[in-house]
Amino acid sequence: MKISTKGDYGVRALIELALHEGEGPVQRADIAHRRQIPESYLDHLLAQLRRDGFIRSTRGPGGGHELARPPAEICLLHVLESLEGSLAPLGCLSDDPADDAHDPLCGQQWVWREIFDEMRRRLAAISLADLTERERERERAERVMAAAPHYKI
Amino acid sequence: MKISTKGDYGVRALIELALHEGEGPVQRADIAHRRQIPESYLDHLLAQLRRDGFIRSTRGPGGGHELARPPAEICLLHVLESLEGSLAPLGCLSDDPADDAHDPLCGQQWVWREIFDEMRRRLAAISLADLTERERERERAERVMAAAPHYKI
DNA sequence: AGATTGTCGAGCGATTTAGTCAGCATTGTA
DNA sequence: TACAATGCTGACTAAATCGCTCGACAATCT
Repeated sequence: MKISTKGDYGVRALIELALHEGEGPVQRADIAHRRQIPESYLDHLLAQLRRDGFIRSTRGPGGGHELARPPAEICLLHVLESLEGSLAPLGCLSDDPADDAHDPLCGQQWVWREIFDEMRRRLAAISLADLTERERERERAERVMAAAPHYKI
Repeated sequence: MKISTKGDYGVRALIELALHEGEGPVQRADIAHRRQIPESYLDHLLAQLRRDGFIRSTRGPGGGHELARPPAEICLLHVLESLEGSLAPLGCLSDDPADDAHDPLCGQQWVWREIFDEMRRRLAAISLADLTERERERERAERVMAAAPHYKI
C-alpha cells in the first residue's frame, strides 16, 4: 500500500523544473544533485514523463529538460499515474490492463470504489503550481532559519 | 499501491466465521475450501488474527476458529491493519515502526495526510457485520439465479 | 495410544523495486 | 569536420517482498 520512489523522485524532478521555468532547459545532473535523486535512475523517470507529455527534452550542449505545459495544468494525479501505473488499491478497480483485474477483495469492491474515487479527486485537485508554491515557502522559511539560528526549535 | 492477498483472504475468512457464528468453531480446512484460500497460507493469517484478538482458536478434534468479538464490533480498518501493516501510502505517515519513516514524498506529506485520514475514516465505519450482511444478500441472489437460469444476464 | 486439530518457523520460487552501466544518438562549438 | 556535451535506450543485477509450501511440534478428544 505504498507509493514508490518513482512517484517521489518524479514529482521532485517536476518541481525542480517548475522552479526554473522560463530559464531554458535544466540538465539531468542538476536536477539529480539539487533534489537528491540517483542520476542514472532519473533517466528512466524523465523518459516516462516525456512519453506522457509532461516534459520536453533537448539533446546536445546546452540541452536538458523543461516543462511541456504550464505548472497549473499539470496535476499530481496524472503524474503519479504516469510513473506508478494505476493507483487503484485493487486490480479490479484499475483501467490499466497490466493489473490482472481479478483478485483480491473483489467481493468488497464497493468499499474501495468510493475510497479510490475520493483519492483521485483529491490528487486531481492539486497542481504542480500548488506544489511549487509550497516549495518556495519552504525554502523561504529555511533561509530565515539559517539567518537566525537562535530561533531554531 | 495495492492491497495484498493477505487482507483479502483474511477478510474472507472472518466473513466465513461471522456467517457461522454461534455454531461452534469452524475448521481451517472448511474456511479454506469454502472461501478458496490455500490452506497452509491461511494458517499464518489466522495466527495473526488471533494475536490481534479478532479470533479464538481451539485445538484437538472438534477444534477450530471462532470470532472473539461480535461482528459489529470488528471494523475493516483494524483487520486490514492487522494483516497488511499500516495502510499509510508514505512511511512518514505511519505509526508502524517497521516503516522507516523517512523516504518518499515527505515533502508532499500534507497532500497525503488528508487522503490517508479520509481512507481510515471510511474503513473504520465498515464492520464485519456490514460485510456479512452484504455477503448473505449476494448468496441469496445467487440462489435465485441458480433456480431460474433463464433470468441470467 | 492414537487420531484430530491448531501453531510455528524455515525455506523457496516468482515478481517487483531500485537502481547501474555501457553504448548509441543528437546537437552545439571550434 | 572533429569533438565534446548532452540525452536515450535497453540489458543487467542485487535486494526486498509476496504468496505460498512443508515439516515438526503441541494440545486435546475418544
